[in-house]
Amino acid sequence: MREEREIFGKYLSRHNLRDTPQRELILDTFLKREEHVSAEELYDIVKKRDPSIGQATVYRNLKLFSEAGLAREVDLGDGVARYEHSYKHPHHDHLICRGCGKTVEVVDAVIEELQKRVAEKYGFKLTDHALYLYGNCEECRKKE
Amino acid sequence: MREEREIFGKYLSRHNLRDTPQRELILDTFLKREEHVSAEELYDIVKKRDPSIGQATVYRNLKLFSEAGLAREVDLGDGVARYEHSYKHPHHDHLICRGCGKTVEVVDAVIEELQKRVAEKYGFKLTDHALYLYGNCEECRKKE
DNA sequence: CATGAGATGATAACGATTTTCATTAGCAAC
DNA sequence: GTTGCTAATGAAAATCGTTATCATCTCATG
Ligand SMILES: [Mn+2]
Ligand SMILES: [Mn+2]
Ligand SMILES: [Zn+2]
Ligand SMILES: [Zn+2]
Repeated sequence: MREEREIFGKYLSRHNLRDTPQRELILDTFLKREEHVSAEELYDIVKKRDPSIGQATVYRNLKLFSEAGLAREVDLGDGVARYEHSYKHPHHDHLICRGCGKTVEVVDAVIEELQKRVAEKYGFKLTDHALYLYGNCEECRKKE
Repeated sequence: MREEREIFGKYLSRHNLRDTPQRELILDTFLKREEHVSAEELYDIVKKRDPSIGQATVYRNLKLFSEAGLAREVDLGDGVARYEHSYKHPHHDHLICRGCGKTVEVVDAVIEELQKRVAEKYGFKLTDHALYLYGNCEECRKKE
């Protein structure tokens, strides 16, 4: 978290952006959360510490964190953008339970490699991808 | 297209739904299009034939086609739901050019199999998945 | 045809996100 | 410190795709 703050500080000065107490509060709150978090969820948490904060500020800053390489947007397909830590959290895909919504982060080196191959086959140079695996987790299956 | 209409007819009577000229027009127009189409795009086309049609009707019927197994929703991640033919168009993934938006439909049996394995590793029973490969197509790369 | 439930079209409502705009406040230079 | 420039903020309005509402219409069946 020290490192992230440092990176953010450098990003701010390099881009002529300003350090504000709102930014610091939102960043700290974001970094403390390990789960994927939406702007509104983060807003609700942040509001407890500073009730005067506006939700537009939370939206704005989450976007900023992404540009600074500290956050990454995750689209779980429910129409709400979530964010996860990006610094020292390398790429991974998501396994999501249709029953309870639980998500597991997964990576499979072979899948990653094969994706590149498929893209090449069609003359594409792969830049990134989104893979979401949907299913039912063990607990949810037991309930039936 | 004959087959699809038949399937749809059966679906309607089996569910006590009615056959209307709007439904027929929207279905025919959808079936004629080979590309992924959004509700609004389809609405614009359909409107030319029947300017009195309402866009809610297009939204409603695309949903209905999906339930009847004739359409499938595709989420390319830009906040607009698109639909593609589902009947005799088995599952596939999408390769999308970041430059020009061109999409290619792809399937890789090994990737499909490995996805199941990954899910199992975490106790999940895979039901479906969404894989979008983003990159730059040959033409777009040449332009630089 | 009469009747009843489904379908339609116009419009309002929705929810997540973005924009606008007046006001506030970093911060670098004096 | 004070000034001045400009970024940042908060509140509210606007956006945009989609869904809900509701009065009216019309399909299907007897
Ligand atoms: Mn994750
Ligand atoms: Mn497709
Ligand atoms: Zn579950
Ligand atoms: Zn291209």
